[in-house]
Amino acid sequence: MPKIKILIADDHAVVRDGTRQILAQEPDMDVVGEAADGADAIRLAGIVKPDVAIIDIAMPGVDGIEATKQIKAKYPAIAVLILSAYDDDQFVFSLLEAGAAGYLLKSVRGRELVDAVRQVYGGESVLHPSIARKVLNRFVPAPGKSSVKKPTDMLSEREIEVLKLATRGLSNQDIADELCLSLRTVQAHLGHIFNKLQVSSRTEAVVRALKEGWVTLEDIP
Amino acid sequence: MPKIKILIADDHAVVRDGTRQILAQEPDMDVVGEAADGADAIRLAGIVKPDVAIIDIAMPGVDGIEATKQIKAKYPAIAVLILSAYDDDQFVFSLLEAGAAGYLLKSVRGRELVDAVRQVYGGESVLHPSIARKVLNRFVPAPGKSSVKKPTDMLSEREIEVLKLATRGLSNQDIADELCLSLRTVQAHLGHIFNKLQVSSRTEAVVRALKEGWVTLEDIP
DNA sequence: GCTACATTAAGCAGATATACCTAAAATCAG
DNA sequence: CTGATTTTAGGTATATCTGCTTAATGTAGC
Repeated sequence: MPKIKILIADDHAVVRDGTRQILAQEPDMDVVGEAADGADAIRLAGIVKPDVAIIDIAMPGVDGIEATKQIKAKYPAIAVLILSAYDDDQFVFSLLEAGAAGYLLKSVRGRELVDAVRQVYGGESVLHPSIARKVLNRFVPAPGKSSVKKPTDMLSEREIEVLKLATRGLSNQDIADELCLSLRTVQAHLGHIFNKLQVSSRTEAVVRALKEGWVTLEDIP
Repeated sequence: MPKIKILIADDHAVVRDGTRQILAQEPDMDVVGEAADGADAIRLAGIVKPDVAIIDIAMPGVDGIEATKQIKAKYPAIAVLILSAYDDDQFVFSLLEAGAAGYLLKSVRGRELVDAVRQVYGGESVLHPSIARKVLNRFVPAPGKSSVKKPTDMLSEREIEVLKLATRGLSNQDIADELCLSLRTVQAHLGHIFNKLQVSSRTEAVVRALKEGWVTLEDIP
């Protein structure tokens, strides 16, 4: 069975050593490279072809975010596991957008790190609990509000249908054809939608629908 | 020290028993209620006031998704931890939107479940690795494509400005005023945008801009 | 039964947007 | 310098959308 090849990128030598120490005790893991900065990490990634790259955010020169982007761009097969001291939102989302498969804080114990490496090697993703919380918060539209705005509280079923089609770029006539309605009916529905949403154009309504999550960008071809 | 009060909701009694068994071994946890369906879970949540509700998706009558929504709506302080056999996208995102703080698959071992309960009790979030992967995939805009389409490859700076304002729901005249341009110029820019993007309406262009990430929903007031 | 709302549809006026055309000044690469 | 692109803008015409109003039907709640 081939071992999991691992690249460690961290500007502190002692952290690299410690990490290597932990991983070395696993029979199925092999640290094939160490980098002290982002540029080195990118270069080494191309040479040693690791399966998993464990990358720190704070590194001199090219930082972990940029390194992750470039590694994922050039070698998409490499799974990037972020191991950082920071859980600032800015870093978190930049990293996830850059294509990181995992994000752990340095408070993890060795066992968890080892597990995480196996997870990302297997194509899964790992998020540290406090990171997961941040990510999940992106899914709750109105956290403070006691009543979560649901489209059904504002719009009727039919209106939502119309709005969905509008969001896909259809004209009123197209929507009418699609739903087997009169053009005037579609216009009426949209008029009601505008009033209920307190907007004055189809574009505003569409953006609203997306922003509130009534329609997902994934739904749109 | 007060124990963590836990409510278990699952339609299979044996699963409830097993879960209770695992949690009972923890000195700081107390199973204060069991529900066999969603309606019961919602009702009990109001009576026993648990700190954490462990909820299964597949339940007769009111399912786990609806139960989660209602529990979070009525008692936001209760942390909902989903423990399910399914990892279908549909369920996952519905649950997360409903306000679940954690999502584990039934393949977890007892230790992990116990840890997860403590995490969500502490206000953190826990995602099973395969769930985390799905969630993270929402953050990578163009997964397959090697070259991420940048707006600058397609659209000029000015065109992007116009498109951004259009995305915020402004009319052509509004955009013209905002950028101190003639209405005709804005029309011209939009015409060029439509041609370049191969679309035929402002709405399509706007959705495209959002889908490609040229404009973020967060940018929009 | 009455009230409220959803769904359907229409008339009419006016606002907006889009298509297709030309064109001048500015900028930039070859 | 020359050609391409960008940015600006206008002409003309049509298409589409939006506002305001009315109204018939059906359904749900009091």
